Amino acid sequence: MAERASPPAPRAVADRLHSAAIHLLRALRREDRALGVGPAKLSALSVLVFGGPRSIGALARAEQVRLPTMSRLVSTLERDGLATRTPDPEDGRASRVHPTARGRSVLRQGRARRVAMLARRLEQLPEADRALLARAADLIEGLT
Amino acid sequence: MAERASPPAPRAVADRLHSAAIHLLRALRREDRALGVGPAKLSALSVLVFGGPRSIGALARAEQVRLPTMSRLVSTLERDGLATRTPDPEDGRASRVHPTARGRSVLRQGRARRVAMLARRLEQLPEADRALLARAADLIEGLT
DNA sequence: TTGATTTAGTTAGCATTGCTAACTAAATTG
DNA sequence: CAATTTAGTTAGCAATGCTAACTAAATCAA
Repeated sequence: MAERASPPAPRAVADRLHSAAIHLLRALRREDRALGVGPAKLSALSVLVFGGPRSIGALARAEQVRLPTMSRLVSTLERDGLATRTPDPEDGRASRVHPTARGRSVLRQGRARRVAMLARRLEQLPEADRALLARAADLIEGLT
Repeated sequence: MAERASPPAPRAVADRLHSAAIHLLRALRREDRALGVGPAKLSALSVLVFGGPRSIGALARAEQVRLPTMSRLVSTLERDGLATRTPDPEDGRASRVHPTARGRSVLRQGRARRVAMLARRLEQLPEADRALLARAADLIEGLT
Protein backbone atom coordinates (compact mmCIF):
# COMPACT_ATOMS: atom_id res chain seq x y z
CA MET A 1 0.00 0.00 0.00
CA ALA A 2 0.92 3.65 0.23
CA GLU A 3 1.02 3.32 -3.53
CA ARG A 4 0.94 6.67 -5.27
CA ALA A 5 -2.54 7.52 -6.44
CA SER A 6 -2.98 8.30 -10.09
CA PRO A 7 -1.87 11.87 -10.94
CA PRO A 8 -4.53 14.31 -9.78
CA ALA A 9 -6.53 15.46 -12.79
CA PRO A 10 -7.04 19.22 -12.61
CA ARG A 11 -10.76 18.91 -13.20
CA ALA A 12 -11.26 16.42 -10.42
CA VAL A 13 -9.23 18.49 -8.00
CA ALA A 14 -11.11 21.61 -9.06
CA ASP A 15 -14.42 19.94 -8.40
CA ARG A 16 -13.46 18.75 -4.94
CA LEU A 17 -11.87 22.03 -3.97
CA HIS A 18 -14.88 23.93 -5.17
CA SER A 19 -17.25 21.84 -3.10
CA ALA A 20 -15.03 21.99 -0.06
CA ALA A 21 -14.84 25.78 -0.18
CA ILE A 22 -18.61 26.07 -0.50
CA HIS A 23 -19.26 23.81 2.43
CA LEU A 24 -16.64 25.44 4.59
CA LEU A 25 -17.97 28.93 4.08
CA ARG A 26 -21.55 27.86 4.50
CA ALA A 27 -20.70 26.48 7.91
CA LEU A 28 -18.74 29.58 8.94
CA ARG A 29 -21.36 31.97 7.64
CA ARG A 30 -23.68 31.07 10.46
CA GLU A 31 -21.28 32.56 12.97
CA ASP A 32 -21.79 35.99 11.45
CA ARG A 33 -25.44 36.15 12.23
CA ALA A 34 -24.88 36.93 15.90
CA LEU A 35 -23.02 40.04 14.86
CA GLY A 36 -25.89 41.93 13.27
CA VAL A 37 -23.65 43.10 10.44
CA GLY A 38 -24.14 41.55 7.04
CA PRO A 39 -21.44 39.71 5.11
CA ALA A 40 -20.93 42.41 2.49
CA LYS A 41 -20.33 45.00 5.18
CA LEU A 42 -17.95 42.78 7.07
CA SER A 43 -15.99 42.03 3.95
CA ALA A 44 -15.67 45.66 2.91
CA LEU A 45 -14.72 46.60 6.45
CA SER A 46 -12.05 43.96 6.37
CA VAL A 47 -10.48 45.56 3.30
CA LEU A 48 -10.48 48.93 5.03
CA VAL A 49 -9.02 47.64 8.28
CA PHE A 50 -6.37 45.35 6.86
CA GLY A 51 -5.66 47.14 3.62
CA GLY A 52 -6.10 50.74 4.72
CA PRO A 53 -8.50 53.54 3.76
CA ARG A 54 -9.29 53.97 0.11
CA SER A 55 -11.76 55.35 -2.39
CA ILE A 56 -15.18 53.88 -3.00
CA GLY A 57 -14.11 52.81 -6.47
CA ALA A 58 -11.03 51.02 -5.14
CA LEU A 59 -13.21 49.33 -2.56
CA ALA A 60 -15.65 48.25 -5.25
CA ARG A 61 -12.81 46.74 -7.27
CA ALA A 62 -11.42 44.97 -4.21
CA GLU A 63 -14.83 43.52 -3.46
CA GLN A 64 -15.63 42.79 -7.08
CA VAL A 65 -18.89 44.64 -7.04
CA ARG A 66 -20.12 47.58 -9.11
CA LEU A 67 -19.68 51.15 -8.04
CA PRO A 68 -23.34 51.80 -7.15
CA THR A 69 -23.39 48.72 -4.97
CA MET A 70 -20.35 49.92 -3.04
CA SER A 71 -21.62 53.46 -2.89
CA ARG A 72 -24.72 52.29 -1.10
CA LEU A 73 -22.79 49.88 1.09
CA VAL A 74 -20.51 52.69 2.28
CA SER A 75 -23.57 54.80 3.03
CA THR A 76 -24.93 52.11 5.30
CA LEU A 77 -21.52 51.57 6.91
CA GLU A 78 -21.49 55.28 7.64
CA ARG A 79 -25.04 55.23 8.94
CA ASP A 80 -24.10 52.34 11.23
CA GLY A 81 -21.06 54.19 12.53
CA LEU A 82 -18.63 51.64 11.11
CA ALA A 83 -16.88 53.87 8.58
CA THR A 84 -16.53 57.51 7.61
CA ARG A 85 -16.08 59.31 4.33
CA THR A 86 -13.64 62.19 3.87
CA PRO A 87 -13.07 64.23 0.72
CA ASP A 88 -10.00 63.32 -1.30
CA PRO A 89 -7.73 66.40 -1.26
CA GLU A 90 -6.24 65.42 -4.62
CA ASP A 91 -9.46 64.73 -6.49
CA GLY A 92 -12.66 66.65 -6.00
CA ARG A 93 -14.79 63.80 -7.35
CA ALA A 94 -13.47 61.13 -5.03
CA SER A 95 -13.79 60.41 -1.33
CA ARG A 96 -11.80 58.25 0.97
CA VAL A 97 -13.40 55.71 3.26
CA HIS A 98 -11.95 55.00 6.70
CA PRO A 99 -13.00 52.45 9.30
CA THR A 100 -14.09 53.87 12.64
CA ALA A 101 -12.95 52.50 15.99
CA ARG A 102 -16.28 50.75 16.24
CA GLY A 103 -15.82 49.33 12.76
CA ARG A 104 -12.48 47.87 13.74
CA SER A 105 -13.96 46.42 16.87
CA VAL A 106 -16.90 44.81 15.10
CA LEU A 107 -14.64 43.36 12.46
CA ARG A 108 -12.29 41.97 15.05
CA GLN A 109 -15.16 40.30 16.84
CA GLY A 110 -16.70 38.82 13.72
CA ARG A 111 -13.46 37.56 12.43
CA ALA A 112 -12.57 36.13 15.82
CA ARG A 113 -15.85 34.27 15.93
CA ARG A 114 -15.46 32.67 12.52
CA VAL A 115 -11.83 31.90 12.97
CA ALA A 116 -12.43 30.47 16.41
CA MET A 117 -15.04 28.11 15.04
CA LEU A 118 -12.74 26.90 12.33
CA ALA A 119 -9.77 26.75 14.67
CA ARG A 120 -11.71 24.52 17.05
CA ARG A 121 -12.08 22.03 14.25
CA LEU A 122 -8.53 22.34 13.09
CA GLU A 123 -7.31 21.58 16.59
CA GLN A 124 -8.62 18.08 16.20
CA LEU A 125 -6.39 17.42 13.23
CA PRO A 126 -2.85 16.08 13.48
CA GLU A 127 -0.29 18.84 13.17
CA ALA A 128 0.83 17.59 9.78
CA ASP A 129 -2.67 18.01 8.37
CA ARG A 130 -2.87 21.51 9.75
CA ALA A 131 0.42 22.34 8.09
CA LEU A 132 -0.91 20.93 4.84
CA LEU A 133 -3.98 23.13 5.05
CA ALA A 134 -1.85 26.19 5.73
CA ARG A 135 0.14 25.46 2.61
CA ALA A 136 -3.08 24.83 0.68
CA ALA A 137 -4.41 28.23 1.71
CA ASP A 138 -1.31 29.87 0.28
CA LEU A 139 -1.61 27.91 -2.95
CA ILE A 140 -5.23 28.91 -3.33
CA GLU A 141 -4.47 32.57 -2.73
CA GLY A 142 -1.76 32.31 -5.35
CA LEU A 143 -4.08 31.01 -8.03
CA THR A 144 -5.09 34.57 -8.91
CA MET B 1 17.17 27.34 5.54
CA ALA B 2 14.42 24.86 4.92
CA GLU B 3 14.12 25.03 8.66
CA ARG B 4 10.77 23.78 9.91
CA ALA B 5 8.40 26.63 10.45
CA SER B 6 6.93 26.98 13.90
CA PRO B 7 4.06 24.54 14.47
CA PRO B 8 0.99 25.82 12.64
CA ALA B 9 -1.23 27.52 15.19
CA PRO B 10 -4.85 26.54 14.57
CA ARG B 11 -5.99 30.14 14.66
CA ALA B 12 -3.49 31.28 12.09
CA VAL B 13 -4.33 28.41 9.77
CA ALA B 14 -8.01 29.05 10.26
CA ASP B 15 -7.57 32.67 9.33
CA ARG B 16 -5.65 31.92 6.16
CA LEU B 17 -7.96 29.14 5.10
CA HIS B 18 -10.97 31.30 5.69
CA SER B 19 -9.58 34.08 3.52
CA ALA B 20 -8.52 31.69 0.81
CA ALA B 21 -11.96 30.12 0.60
CA ILE B 22 -13.61 33.52 0.37
CA HIS B 23 -11.34 34.69 -2.40
CA LEU B 24 -11.63 31.45 -4.33
CA LEU B 25 -15.40 31.46 -4.34
CA ARG B 26 -15.59 35.13 -5.13
CA ALA B 27 -13.55 34.51 -8.26
CA LEU B 28 -15.61 31.49 -9.28
CA ARG B 29 -18.91 33.18 -8.59
CA ARG B 30 -18.47 35.38 -11.61
CA GLU B 31 -18.69 32.36 -13.87
CA ASP B 32 -22.24 31.76 -12.72
CA ARG B 33 -23.53 35.03 -13.99
CA ALA B 34 -23.58 33.89 -17.60
CA LEU B 35 -25.96 31.15 -16.60
CA GLY B 36 -28.91 33.29 -15.59
CA VAL B 37 -29.59 31.06 -12.60
CA GLY B 38 -28.71 32.40 -9.18
CA PRO B 39 -26.34 30.70 -6.75
CA ALA B 40 -29.03 29.59 -4.32
CA LYS B 41 -30.90 27.84 -7.10
CA LEU B 42 -27.77 26.20 -8.44
CA SER B 43 -26.81 24.98 -5.02
CA ALA B 44 -30.23 23.54 -4.25
CA LEU B 45 -30.34 21.94 -7.67
CA SER B 46 -26.98 20.40 -6.99
CA VAL B 47 -28.32 18.72 -3.88
CA LEU B 48 -31.25 17.34 -5.85
CA VAL B 49 -29.14 16.08 -8.73
CA PHE B 50 -26.28 14.57 -6.78
CA GLY B 51 -28.11 13.64 -3.62
CA GLY B 52 -31.48 12.67 -5.06
CA PRO B 53 -35.03 14.02 -4.69
CA ARG B 54 -36.16 15.00 -1.23
CA SER B 55 -38.60 17.08 0.75
CA ILE B 56 -38.48 20.84 0.99
CA GLY B 57 -37.56 20.59 4.64
CA ALA B 58 -34.68 18.22 3.92
CA LEU B 59 -33.52 20.56 1.20
CA ALA B 60 -33.67 23.50 3.58
CA ARG B 61 -31.57 21.62 6.11
CA ALA B 62 -29.05 20.61 3.44
CA GLU B 63 -28.77 24.21 2.33
CA GLN B 64 -28.83 25.58 5.84
CA VAL B 65 -31.66 27.97 5.17
CA ARG B 66 -35.07 28.30 6.80
CA LEU B 67 -38.11 26.51 5.53
CA PRO B 68 -39.85 29.59 4.07
CA THR B 69 -36.72 30.50 2.15
CA MET B 70 -36.55 27.05 0.60
CA SER B 71 -40.26 26.96 -0.03
CA ARG B 72 -40.00 30.07 -2.15
CA LEU B 73 -36.81 28.88 -3.81
CA VAL B 74 -38.51 25.66 -4.88
CA SER B 75 -41.42 27.68 -6.24
CA THR B 76 -39.08 29.64 -8.45
CA LEU B 77 -37.23 26.49 -9.52
CA GLU B 78 -40.58 25.08 -10.52
CA ARG B 79 -41.56 28.28 -12.32
CA ASP B 80 -38.25 28.16 -14.20
CA GLY B 81 -38.79 24.54 -15.20
CA LEU B 82 -35.77 23.34 -13.24
CA ALA B 83 -37.57 21.19 -10.67
CA THR B 84 -40.98 19.69 -9.95
CA ARG B 85 -42.93 19.00 -6.80
CA THR B 86 -44.84 15.76 -6.23
CA PRO B 87 -46.92 14.85 -3.20
CA ASP B 88 -45.29 12.52 -0.71
CA PRO B 89 -47.36 9.31 -0.67
CA GLU B 90 -46.36 8.63 2.93
CA ASP B 91 -47.06 12.05 4.36
CA GLY B 92 -49.88 14.30 3.29
CA ARG B 93 -48.12 17.42 4.53
CA ALA B 94 -44.91 16.90 2.64
CA SER B 95 -43.88 17.07 -0.98
CA ARG B 96 -40.89 15.73 -2.79
CA VAL B 97 -38.79 17.88 -5.07
CA HIS B 98 -37.21 16.41 -8.20
CA PRO B 99 -34.84 18.00 -10.72
CA THR B 100 -36.13 18.15 -14.29
CA ALA B 101 -34.03 17.21 -17.30
CA ARG B 102 -33.50 20.88 -17.91
CA GLY B 103 -32.47 21.34 -14.28
CA ARG B 104 -29.85 18.64 -14.66
CA SER B 105 -28.58 20.19 -17.83
CA VAL B 106 -28.30 23.68 -16.38
CA LEU B 107 -26.52 22.36 -13.34
CA ARG B 108 -24.08 20.41 -15.44
CA GLN B 109 -23.27 23.48 -17.48
CA GLY B 110 -22.83 25.78 -14.50
CA ARG B 111 -20.70 23.33 -12.65
CA ALA B 112 -18.63 22.68 -15.74
CA ARG B 113 -18.04 26.38 -16.16
CA ARG B 114 -16.85 26.95 -12.61
CA VAL B 115 -14.80 23.81 -12.49
CA ALA B 116 -13.22 24.55 -15.85
CA MET B 117 -12.14 27.97 -14.68
CA LEU B 118 -10.55 26.57 -11.57
CA ALA B 119 -9.03 23.65 -13.44
CA ARG B 120 -7.35 26.04 -15.86
CA ARG B 121 -5.55 27.60 -12.95
CA LEU B 122 -4.71 24.33 -11.31
CA GLU B 123 -3.09 23.15 -14.51
CA GLN B 124 -0.39 25.71 -14.00
CA LEU B 125 0.64 24.22 -10.69
CA PRO B 126 3.21 21.47 -10.29
CA GLU B 127 1.58 18.11 -9.87
CA ALA B 128 2.67 17.88 -6.26
CA ASP B 129 0.80 21.06 -5.41
CA ARG B 130 -2.31 19.78 -7.12
CA ALA B 131 -2.08 16.59 -5.10
CA LEU B 132 -1.72 18.67 -1.96
CA LEU B 133 -4.86 20.63 -2.81
CA ALA B 134 -6.80 17.45 -3.46
CA ARG B 135 -5.83 16.20 -0.04
CA ALA B 136 -6.72 19.57 1.47
CA ALA B 137 -10.18 19.40 -0.07
CA ASP B 138 -10.76 16.08 1.62
CA LEU B 139 -9.54 17.39 4.95
CA ILE B 140 -11.82 20.39 4.73
CA GLU B 141 -14.84 18.26 3.89
CA GLY B 142 -14.02 16.11 6.86
CA LEU B 143 -13.96 18.97 9.34
CA THR B 144 -17.73 19.20 9.69
C1' DT C 1 -61.05 8.13 20.31
C1' DT C 2 -60.47 12.62 20.87
C1' DG C 3 -57.96 16.68 22.12
C1' DA C 4 -53.30 18.75 22.28
C1' DT C 5 -49.01 19.12 20.28
C1' DT C 6 -45.71 18.76 16.75
C1' DT C 7 -44.27 18.93 12.02
C1' DA C 8 -44.43 20.38 6.90
C1' DG C 9 -45.30 23.86 4.23
C1' DT C 10 -47.11 28.47 2.73
C1' DT C 11 -47.88 33.47 2.72
C1' DA C 12 -46.75 38.15 3.85
C1' DG C 13 -43.61 41.48 4.79
C1' DC C 14 -38.98 43.17 5.71
C1' DA C 15 -33.67 43.79 5.10
C1' DT C 16 -29.55 43.07 2.53
C1' DT C 17 -26.99 42.92 -1.47
C1' DG C 18 -26.35 42.39 -6.26
C1' DC C 19 -27.41 44.67 -10.92
C1' DT C 20 -28.31 48.41 -14.88
C1' DA C 21 -29.72 52.99 -16.42
C1' DA C 22 -29.42 57.64 -16.01
C1' DC C 23 -27.71 61.38 -13.90
C1' DT C 24 -24.02 65.24 -11.74
C1' DA C 25 -19.68 67.05 -11.30
C1' DA C 26 -14.76 67.04 -11.51
C1' DA C 27 -10.62 65.84 -14.15
C1' DT C 28 -8.31 65.06 -18.34
C1' DT C 29 -7.40 65.32 -23.24
C1' DG C 30 -7.23 67.00 -27.93
C1' DC D 1 -11.94 75.54 -24.38
C1' DA D 2 -14.87 71.76 -25.90
C1' DA D 3 -15.28 66.79 -25.67
C1' DT D 4 -14.46 62.87 -23.18
C1' DT D 5 -13.49 60.15 -19.27
C1' DT D 6 -13.80 59.08 -14.41
C1' DA D 7 -15.93 59.11 -9.55
C1' DG D 8 -19.82 58.91 -7.38
C1' DT D 9 -24.97 59.09 -6.61
C1' DT D 10 -29.89 57.99 -7.18
C1' DA D 11 -33.69 55.18 -8.62
C1' DG D 12 -35.57 51.00 -9.41
C1' DC D 13 -35.50 45.94 -10.00
C1' DA D 14 -34.30 40.95 -8.74
C1' DA D 15 -32.55 37.39 -5.77
C1' DT D 16 -32.12 35.57 -1.32
C1' DG D 17 -32.01 35.65 3.56
C1' DC D 18 -35.09 36.27 7.83
C1' DT D 19 -39.37 36.19 11.33
C1' DA D 20 -44.30 36.04 12.27
C1' DA D 21 -48.48 34.08 11.51
C1' DC D 22 -51.11 30.95 9.35
C1' DT D 23 -53.18 25.92 7.46
C1' DA D 24 -53.31 21.19 7.46
C1' DA D 25 -51.60 16.67 8.38
C1' DA D 26 -49.47 13.53 11.69
C1' DT D 27 -48.50 11.98 16.22
C1' DC D 28 -49.03 11.59 21.18
C1' DA D 29 -51.55 11.26 25.52
C1' DA D 30 -55.43 10.69 28.39
